[in-house]
Amino acid sequence: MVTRFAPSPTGFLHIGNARTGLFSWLYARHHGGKALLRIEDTDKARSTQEAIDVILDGLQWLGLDWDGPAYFQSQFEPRHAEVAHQLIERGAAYRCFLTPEELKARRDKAQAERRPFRLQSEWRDRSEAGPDGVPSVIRLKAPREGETAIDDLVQGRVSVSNAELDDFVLLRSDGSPTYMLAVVVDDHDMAVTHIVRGDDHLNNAFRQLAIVRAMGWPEPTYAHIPLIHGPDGAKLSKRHGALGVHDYREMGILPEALFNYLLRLGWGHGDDEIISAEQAIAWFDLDHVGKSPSRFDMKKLESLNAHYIREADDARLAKLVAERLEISDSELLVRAMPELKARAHDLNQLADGARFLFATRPLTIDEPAAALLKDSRALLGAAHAALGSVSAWDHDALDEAVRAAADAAGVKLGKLAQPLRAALTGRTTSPGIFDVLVLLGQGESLARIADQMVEPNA
RNA sequence: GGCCCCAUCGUCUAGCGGUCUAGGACGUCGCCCUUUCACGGCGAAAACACGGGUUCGAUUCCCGUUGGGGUCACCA
Repeated sequence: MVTRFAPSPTGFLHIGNARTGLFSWLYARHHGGKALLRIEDTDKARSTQEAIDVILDGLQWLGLDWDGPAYFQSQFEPRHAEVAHQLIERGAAYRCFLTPEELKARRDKAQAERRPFRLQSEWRDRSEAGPDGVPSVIRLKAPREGETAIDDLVQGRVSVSNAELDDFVLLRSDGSPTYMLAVVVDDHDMAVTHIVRGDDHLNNAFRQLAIVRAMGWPEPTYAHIPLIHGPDGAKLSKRHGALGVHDYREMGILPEALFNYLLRLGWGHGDDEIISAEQAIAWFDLDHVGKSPSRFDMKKLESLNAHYIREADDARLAKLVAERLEISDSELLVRAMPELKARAHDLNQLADGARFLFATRPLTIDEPAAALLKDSRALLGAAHAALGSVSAWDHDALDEAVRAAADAAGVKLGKLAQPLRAALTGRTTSPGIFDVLVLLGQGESLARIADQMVEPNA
């Protein structure tokens, strides 16, 4: 059993394609088959090395590995042309000398008469050679009678009348193969048995099958996965915002969160929501993939991401946060992580929450924090005095000392904790106040408090 | 428009003729916890698109309607 994922290098790895790749990969892994990767780089203008690297990088980040090296479709062009000529020899294809202008005229005419356009090339059944010096394409002699059916692993049995199929181009007038020919030849040569791809290719399957049959090759099994839609139900596109796997990476999404989210989008396994890669391989099969397109929900991705951040190793998170903060990895960051990570839905929020640890005095105080500080300078003085005499700078001792200070001042703990938080972090939200004090240390804590005990710009 | 496909809470889904007064998750709304924000706990509102069949019995099977999507290149 062999599957293949065949993205084209468009400059980014589309989230929908990534999911298709994931399904293709999982299907192979679940059944103990081979998962191959083929880059469809026949569009030379777009297929830069950089664009290819983006795809490779995105897949690797998601944790998808492939059996054998990546194939590049462009390498097989001579073979594609060879098959096109074999098709002519077999009487299954023909040279067509219709010019693009003639084609367009016919199409326009059909459109004007409001009837469907189906090419009937007069060259299909001519045996004589065409005119000299006129460029020609090679077209497939598509079947015209009967119907073609495929038993799709996701869509079920789908059939179409052969009258709907046209004599599409296999080889362009410049000798280059079309996508329709290239995929079929490559899939055959790579011995692909299961083609898992987006259902925007469903209609192509009938045409491709015609080539397979004309060559007498074994027929592959198809599985057409529904596309991902935006929140409004339309095909996911630029106006919906982030499209590429890299965009989500930059937003601070963990790869395992995206993996889990994409897996559950269009597929389910009972009531299971949190699914590891190992479990996915054990459970995944195509028969539970839904037939209808599913909408992308950022909120659910975020919630999954928050879960995986909480599960993640502190040292790993510290490293990722340090990168985002452009500081060097530190022991302090690792120590702060248990408190920090419970509050973040993505890596950027996590980094933002860690900022106060590395801020230099005097701190920048945000507006709500400043408002809080305004009427609490006396209280801060009391806290400073109490904290100054604490000898064991740990969570429990601090808890005791701050509560005692609040009691002595005749206020509730919150009344004192909030100004303290503002002074220590410059914000009104942060980890627990005692944890903040511990992380900052006695010297830095006292200094930050003292900074706020006097009116600013006095 | 032709052809093809699809249709369970707002969203992702479970359900594969009776177990459904339809389950879970995200989101939403309450309450609890609480020094803030989160986390966590408890609870609530929220769906089988509609109309015909088939059947003793339909969310589950069939047909139609409506709605949605995909595709119609010498792009991939």
